Amino acid sequence: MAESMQGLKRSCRCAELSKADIGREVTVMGWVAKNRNKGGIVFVDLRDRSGILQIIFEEESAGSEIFEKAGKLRSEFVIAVTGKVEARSGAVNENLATGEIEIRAMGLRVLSESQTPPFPIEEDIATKEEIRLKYRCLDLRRPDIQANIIMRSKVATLTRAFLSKEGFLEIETPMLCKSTPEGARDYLVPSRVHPGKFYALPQSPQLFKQMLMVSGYDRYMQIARCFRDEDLRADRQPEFTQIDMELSFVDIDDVIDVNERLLAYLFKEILGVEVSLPIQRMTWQECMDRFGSDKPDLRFGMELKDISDLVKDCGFSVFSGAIAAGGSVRGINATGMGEMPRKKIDALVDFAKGYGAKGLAYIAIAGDGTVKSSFAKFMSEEEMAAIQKALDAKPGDLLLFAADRNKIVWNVLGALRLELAQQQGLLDKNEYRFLWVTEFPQFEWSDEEERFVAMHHPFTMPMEEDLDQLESNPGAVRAKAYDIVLNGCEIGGGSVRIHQADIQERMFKALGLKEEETQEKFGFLLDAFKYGVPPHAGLAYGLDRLVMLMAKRDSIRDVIAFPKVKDASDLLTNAPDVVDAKQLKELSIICDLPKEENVTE
RNA sequence: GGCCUGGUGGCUCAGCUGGUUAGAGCGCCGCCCUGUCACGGCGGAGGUCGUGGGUUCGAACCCCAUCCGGGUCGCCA
Repeated sequence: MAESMQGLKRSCRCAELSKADIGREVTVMGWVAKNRNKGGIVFVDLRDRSGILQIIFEEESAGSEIFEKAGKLRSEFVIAVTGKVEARSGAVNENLATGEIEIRAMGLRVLSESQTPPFPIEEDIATKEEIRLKYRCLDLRRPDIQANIIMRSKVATLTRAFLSKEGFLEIETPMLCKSTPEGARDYLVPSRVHPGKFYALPQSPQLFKQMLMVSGYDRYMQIARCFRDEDLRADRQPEFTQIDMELSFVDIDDVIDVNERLLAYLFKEILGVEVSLPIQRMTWQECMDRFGSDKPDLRFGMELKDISDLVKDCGFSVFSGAIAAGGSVRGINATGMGEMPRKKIDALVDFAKGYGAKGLAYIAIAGDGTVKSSFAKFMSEEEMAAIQKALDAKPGDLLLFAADRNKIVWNVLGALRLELAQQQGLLDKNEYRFLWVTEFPQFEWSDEEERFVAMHHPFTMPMEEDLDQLESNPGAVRAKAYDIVLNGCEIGGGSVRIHQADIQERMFKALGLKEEETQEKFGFLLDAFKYGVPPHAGLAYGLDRLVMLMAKRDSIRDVIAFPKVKDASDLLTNAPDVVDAKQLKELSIICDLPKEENVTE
């Protein structure tokens, strides 16, 4: 019995009404959130994206037909109500923005009925994500998810407004691109007109935006969809959105300056949070040494301490051996966790092993000063005392140590530090700690490929001070690259790009790339650079992550309207799916699948 | 690909070392109720315990396989 809305016009959204509107005749439309039928009086909570508004139906004012219809309303029916805004004669509901008023209904139309939804359309439900995603339109109707999606829209709108004012032009770049297999796996798109040839979906607009600089657009921005065919995480989706930008005639400080102001603007406008500028900066090396991570969470301390010098000659071979092999021994002080039971410490050891540690050494100091340690028997009393002093240990503290190659030690302690902070409840989502991480290494050694690979990408400019080591000691060269980190999450990153052909050539050589290879992969960019390339630099944010943190969520799925699940499929539409043999034939594609699971004939 | 974790009425869960007709809360349905807003009262319906094998006199529970989610490591220039 769905009725037409013919002749009705919505006057405003539900929660846009207030005391100031008392006496107005209005028409509101939305979903029935609740029907409280008291017999002789019916209260309906009407919901739309603005919030909830109480409608009151009484036979005397509404007439018997409307009143009877109101009593039969069920959850999620879509209705239109005409009536008068009144002050509530009953108690005010302080939990509702519209708690002082209600609509005395005079007209009611049921625009559409609804089955009972599989889960309640409310905030903070406990329903499994699997079910929420299967019925995503209903999930998206829930007020907390709506708030996230609305916030996301605001972030995008304000970003455009801010950057436009700063002289940025919004320019779209292609979605059908050339595959450049460096880095993440590409999503490939077959070409019908070029049988056997494929486009790739962009992992980022990187090369296009650099070419836009060559073209003289000076300051470019785009809210760009990007695609990476890699495994998902809570903060990673196969398709995601970047706030992407590139600027000409600038150096690091210029990029940082405009971006700091952008972040401060967004946080002020959307959350009312003051970001004090300038944002703290820290070199990559300092981040690793102090926090064991290139995206440190600065909301708490528990910094790493290098005790290699104290233990390099000690009797504990795990320590001395690691140092002799070129590694280090570092520790953290989990303040106040010294009474942790053995079982929980063992769990931490297992946790550490998951990050590549062979083990985890500890000193647990009880409140009364009693010391339990996994390695005290190998040490002199002086050495033990010196170690405790180095970590500023007090009764009640738990000291944890990792000994290995630096990379593993950082990895283990960095992860442990976060785990312990989590256990101690030190991570307050209302606190926002920004950090610029600078001076990343230019190269990273790849054990797999047995060569240096670019840590950022091959067009990243090395620091001028380190240029002379590009050939002699590539591992020591630092890059003009920077990440913006918020609460331990990398929300953006970028770099100054190489614009001098000779440096680019040396860079490729250092990466072990042959000229034919670079010409084949990046020739179009290198050619473009031959016709007058301005010095340029850029940055890209992960919009999803940024909004996730602003919305105080743990997963970007909560700020993406239609996210994919862990295996990159979509529970709502069931994509990806098999396609018609006819479609494959048009594309000259034959599927070579293991066993019988083949496409439909 | 590895490790961890979950799957029991519509939803969230309980269900001990295997033992009668598998329980609860919420929701849903019906009746009653004129100031409710987590409305209330009375009554009721609803489950092949993800799926397929196996062990057993007997399986939600044990074993094997498999499907569907979540976390994480690898991976993500």
